[in-house]
Amino acid sequence: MRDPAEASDLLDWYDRHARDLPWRIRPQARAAGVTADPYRIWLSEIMLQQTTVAAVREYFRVFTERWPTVEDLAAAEDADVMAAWAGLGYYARARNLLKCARSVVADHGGQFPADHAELLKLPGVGPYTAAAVSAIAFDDAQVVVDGNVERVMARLHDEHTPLPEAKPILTAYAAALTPAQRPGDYAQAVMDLGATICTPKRPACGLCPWRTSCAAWAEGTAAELPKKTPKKKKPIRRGTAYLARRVDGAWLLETRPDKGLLGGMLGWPGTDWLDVTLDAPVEDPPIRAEWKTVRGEARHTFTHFHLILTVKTALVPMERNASRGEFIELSNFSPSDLPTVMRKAFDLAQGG
DNA sequence: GATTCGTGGCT
DNA sequence: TAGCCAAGAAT
Repeated sequence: MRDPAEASDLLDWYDRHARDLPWRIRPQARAAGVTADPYRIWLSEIMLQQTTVAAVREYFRVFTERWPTVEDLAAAEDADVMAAWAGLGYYARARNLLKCARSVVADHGGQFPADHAELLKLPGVGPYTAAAVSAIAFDDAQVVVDGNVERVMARLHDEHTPLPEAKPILTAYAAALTPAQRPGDYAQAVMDLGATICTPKRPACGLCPWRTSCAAWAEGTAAELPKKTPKKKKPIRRGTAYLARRVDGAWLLETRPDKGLLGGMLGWPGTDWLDVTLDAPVEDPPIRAEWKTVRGEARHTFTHFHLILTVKTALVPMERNASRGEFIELSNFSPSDLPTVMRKAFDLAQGG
């Protein structure tokens, strides 16, 4: 009979192996009474949604340097925040980030609510993030369930029910293990374990503090858990982007509508992006000009489709008006303000 | 419950 | 290379 897993065994491991992360209060510091800043915990958790620590680090540094408090962020211009988020993906997060910051200032006196139910009401804050902020910022013993926790629980219990069907079962396992003491450290400990030891492929079971409690280890099934329902194949879409450069160097860009793909982000005017099995999208240049097609295509893969983008360029005179978008002065534009697919189109047009 | 929503790294 | 994967939320 294997041992039951205990939170204290994982906390002991965490005390020795906790990764040093910019938003993290190390366990020794927490024990000495240092408390987390809810703003930084919240910001990091939003950035970390479906995003790796490596990708988040620099964005977190830039955001906290430029907007050190929730009041600073709430007072920021929308376009500045969207530009700063460019490249990180899932842009609804950035739109909700601003909504949330402004709600915290306007409705909560500039303080993040410590109450889990109140956190859950904030824009962009779902079950995971509300629990994580409760636990990490306020040491409230909420049940934190992310992809790491799901994987660790599936293995501890050798649970073969596929996700997402298994979610309620795995959540119940997680709830049974969540301790009343040090819930913030515990939540981070499970996620660290999942990120460094109990990894999706080739888990390092020999280093795991819960090995003797793990049913999948006993059965030799750890690497194949959790089971997941198979994903659908991505269709291929195609479209055209129009890069108009005015003779003074200004670029013709548009802010995309808030809803939908790349919502709220800066982008090149273009055609719709349609499945390649349909007719080619109708040409729709945003300004009258002599358009030239750039050799090659910009290729990009989104969550649910591949895109092949034709890029056309034109040089236009000062006085000519565009039907869509606005010219942005060269001094007010950086390619890094663009979402990656738009930056790829820019790079292709530049000959890169 | 199923879809929509990015991106970069790794195998 | 083509698919898988990452501290999910909104609809």
